Amino acid sequence: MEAILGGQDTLVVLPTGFGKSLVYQVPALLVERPTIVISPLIALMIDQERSLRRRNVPVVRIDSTLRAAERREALERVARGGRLVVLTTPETLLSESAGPVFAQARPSLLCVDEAHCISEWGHDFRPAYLRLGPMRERLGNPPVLALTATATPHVQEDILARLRLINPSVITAPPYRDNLLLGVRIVPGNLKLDAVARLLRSLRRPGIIYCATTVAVDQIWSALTRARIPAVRYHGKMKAAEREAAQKRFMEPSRRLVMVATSAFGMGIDKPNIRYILHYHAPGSLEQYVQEVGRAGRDGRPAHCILLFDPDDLGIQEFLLSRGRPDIHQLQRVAEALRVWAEEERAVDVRALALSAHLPATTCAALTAQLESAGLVAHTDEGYAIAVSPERFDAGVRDLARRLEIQRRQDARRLETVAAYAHTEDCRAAFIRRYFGEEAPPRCGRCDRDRELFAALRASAEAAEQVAPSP
DNA sequence: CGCGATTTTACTAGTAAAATCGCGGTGCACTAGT
Repeated sequence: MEAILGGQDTLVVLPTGFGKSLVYQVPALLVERPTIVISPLIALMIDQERSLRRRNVPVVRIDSTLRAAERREALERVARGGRLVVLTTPETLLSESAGPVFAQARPSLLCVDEAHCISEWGHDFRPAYLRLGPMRERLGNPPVLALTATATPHVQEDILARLRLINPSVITAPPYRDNLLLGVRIVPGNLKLDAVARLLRSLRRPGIIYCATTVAVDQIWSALTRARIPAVRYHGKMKAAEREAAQKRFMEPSRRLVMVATSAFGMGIDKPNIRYILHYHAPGSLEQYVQEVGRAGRDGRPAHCILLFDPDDLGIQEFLLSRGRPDIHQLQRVAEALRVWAEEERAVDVRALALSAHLPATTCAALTAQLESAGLVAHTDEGYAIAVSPERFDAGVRDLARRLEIQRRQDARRLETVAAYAHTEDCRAAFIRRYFGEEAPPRCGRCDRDRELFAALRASAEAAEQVAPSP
């Protein structure tokens, strides 16, 4: 808070439940003009709006769920300025209708909540995250505060670079909590349902079972329901109302349910007594794994984090990653289309560009955001246009192509790390802590590897005692 | 890569096995139609 109030850019990496929100809420009440808070999910914003309102903090929320009149009113409030927390999405902040109002309000502070989304989603799925860096200037360069629960050194660097933080103050706490009992079972796909059934007999609810696909979620959920185990499910293919109801039931303190879900479930979930996180499929990265198991045992009591690992499952993640990421070929098509528009000296919006490049608009949006982030194109009200000389543009595109290739290799390496985690003979917690950039951490003594090791040591000590009884 | 659904093949007329096909995650915002 001191850093932010002193006008310094700040990155805060703190586990959920450590008072991250306070880090922007208190400064927001001490500065003169609005504080803009960027959040990835409307559902999260609604929760925050409610809790701020309860504490009489002046707050408005602006997103696509507002009616035209409500939106107008909210924007007028932003335009009036003064002390105010403005909750919004990256897409709305960048929109043509709301963006200028935000800029004109000259916010005192720009806060990016769940900032790992920049790294996780910005490069493909939600390119608006990548465009926050360039947007900052239009807002009058307010100090930027980035908040997240988990970030490896690599993700931290990505956040700093993409948000264009200058000489930032970086405050991190280790992501690791020693009440999480880590374990891995190597189980082939066809035996997994049995393995789940066996595990659920000994594990205390509530707990979460994570799957990579919606089909698996539905299957496991119906199997549990048939077996009369109280379970709810959550994935992106369900209707919004169903998902909301499932989440609400799971969160009720009096109930002890199993939540079967894809990675869609969990952001902003703060339930203290989750006793286990079971992974039916391997996640796409250890970052994701740590994020997901971090939802267990917030009350400080032991919680089990068990990964059911089958090397074949990595194929699913590989597929999902490859489909999400734009490739070099697509980049070249977009670059070529931009050159053609540049000859006519006209800016072009993403849709028209997508048509001329023969690409889906989402892919095109991801690539233009990357080009913008690299400073090669600029965005105005008319759309995108090349912002540098033709030679520098060509060189920049080649550079970006290299970066896409590096990213592809990094994706593959991160997936390999998941397999390495599953197969490691070492302490699991130590493995994760090293991955998150900590040096030579001690053995946790609680993961399955350490328990096996200590049991073996004890057995050999006892055997030695029997051979040579002490005098 | 694995899974489930659909189509083809096989032997001899409705059924079963084999082969092939298609698909898989994450959310915002906007628009058209009810």
